[in-house]
Amino acid sequence: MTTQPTRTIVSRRARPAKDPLSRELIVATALELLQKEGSAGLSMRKIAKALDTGPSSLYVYVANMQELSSYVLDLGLAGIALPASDAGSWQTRLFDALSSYLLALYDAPGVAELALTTVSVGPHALAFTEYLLQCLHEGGVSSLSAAWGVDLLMLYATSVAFEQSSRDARGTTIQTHLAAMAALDPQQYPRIASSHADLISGSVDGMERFRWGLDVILQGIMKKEG
Amino acid sequence: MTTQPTRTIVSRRARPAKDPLSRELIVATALELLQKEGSAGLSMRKIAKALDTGPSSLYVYVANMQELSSYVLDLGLAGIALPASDAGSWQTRLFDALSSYLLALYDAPGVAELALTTVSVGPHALAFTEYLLQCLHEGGVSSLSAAWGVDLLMLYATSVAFEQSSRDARGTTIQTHLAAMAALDPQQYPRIASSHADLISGSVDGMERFRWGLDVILQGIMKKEG
DNA sequence: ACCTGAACACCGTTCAAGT
DNA sequence: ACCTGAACACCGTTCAAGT
Repeated sequence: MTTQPTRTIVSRRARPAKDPLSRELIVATALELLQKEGSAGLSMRKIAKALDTGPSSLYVYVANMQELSSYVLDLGLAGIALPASDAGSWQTRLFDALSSYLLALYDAPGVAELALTTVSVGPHALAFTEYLLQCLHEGGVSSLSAAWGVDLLMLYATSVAFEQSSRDARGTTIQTHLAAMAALDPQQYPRIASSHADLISGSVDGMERFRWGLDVILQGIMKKEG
Repeated sequence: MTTQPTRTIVSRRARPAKDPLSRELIVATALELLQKEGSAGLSMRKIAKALDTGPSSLYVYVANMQELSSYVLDLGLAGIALPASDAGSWQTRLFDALSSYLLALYDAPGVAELALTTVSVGPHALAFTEYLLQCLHEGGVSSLSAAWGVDLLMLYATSVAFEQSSRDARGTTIQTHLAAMAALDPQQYPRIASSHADLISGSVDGMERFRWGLDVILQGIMKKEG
């Protein structure tokens, strides 16, 4: 009648020694799914299945989907590389930090969408925000302008990443959009028509446009400060 | 055995002479639901129920949820008021048009979220884009810069509206966020701490911040053009 | 041509019950 | 304390069948 030692082993089935649940494990699994399947892969039920349990088990470690999303976003930002404080001018470091953020979002299609609709107060998001604020501070920007400016810079980088990732995910979203633009009556929408022509003819890549936007925002901030 | 004239009347139940389905009716009903219940109200099944039919009936007029969303977004932008071309300088008109856009998004909480993740090529979205491009054109901005600039301006206005509407919808999202910021260690995040202090102390309303962002973008564009 | 019922394959969240 | 089964109230989309 005593419990046999084999019993435990049998109950673990053919899995690689199932780890006990934890918030870290849940969040890491969620990010993996998000990277593999895009935003459609991020669901309580799919995470639970990947961890070989039921969805209700997750609620011990996570209050709801929104809270989980903010944790996943923060983990997705773990890959951001922040330049050392002596790695060039504050402008250069600001640009490099934002480029690294962009890369981190490119890496995981769904994360960009998450970043657009979720705020994280996790360690990686905070460190990134602190870094950008510090750069602007070094540039002599007041702390109120810096706060608003960092918001604007991050929003811009996030949306560039989202646009790119939604192009990849939904196939030819941008293609369809451009086709619709091309089909418009140039009499009715003359400015759209000519802008569209320029967008087509211009041989500009994504990075050039990204740099343009950051420049615009930065120059605008400095102008208002000076 | 002949069909009785009353039969038709009975089948219409206590409804006000049920309109035949059409894309316009579907989209209008969808927008109503979105305005009443927020983004949670926008679902095929809820729209169908509101129209007293089954969800499959909608697919005759609309390919899928994404297409429907883009139509709903465009209808949501119908309320934008574009200033007459003699209503002040191009900067003033640009600002007024964007303010009107902001108001239209405030009006319907869910529409802002839609605008953040959906592109519309409907008449209202096109007219708005054309108007903004025209303003920048009058300001002497090149058509490539104008195209990118309009994107940036609209993105900014949309995100301001989204931030506001998510505050309303999810109750105290921003409150929670600010509380988390206040609880941070000022040693570890000195710039976040001082920015946060300024954000609290400064008596700035939403409109002031909105204007600041538009100014930054516009000044930045002009600087790069000049 | 238009509409419907019924089904398929999903969701987030709760809660009583088990260990 | 942690985990689970089962249920509740939802999703988008398809498709054979009816009118």
